[in-house]
Amino acid sequence: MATPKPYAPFTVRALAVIRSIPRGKVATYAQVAAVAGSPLAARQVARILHSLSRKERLPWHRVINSRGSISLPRGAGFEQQKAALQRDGVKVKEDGSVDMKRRLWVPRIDA
DNA sequence: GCCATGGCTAGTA
DNA sequence: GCCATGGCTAGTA
Repeated sequence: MATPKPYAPFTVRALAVIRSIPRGKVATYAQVAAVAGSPLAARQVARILHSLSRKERLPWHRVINSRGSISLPRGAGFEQQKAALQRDGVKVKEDGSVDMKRRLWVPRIDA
């Protein structure tokens, strides 16, 4: 309990990216991976969300798949994610999809 | 529906 | 090994 092992670089960057998704917007796993510097590491983002969401208090519900819908299975997080998104003001259809035209996060590219 | 892809946590010994 | 992905093809209608 003395030395919490520091997260690896990609993990640190991904955490920052996830935290920067604004309320009312959603991002895809691939998008988070790309902004964090590894465009092909979408799967790793899933891993990070799976294992670190609780501990790091992440806005995990704002990350969805590239088809524009919730990836978690019904009965295994789907409902929670849907509810959390709705609390953000995001409408989620019965099939778990959201209006990407309106809701997809467009990251700021500053300097 | 298949399969290539990437970076590494959590939990135990 | 694990993972809450992604994207592309074959094979149908």
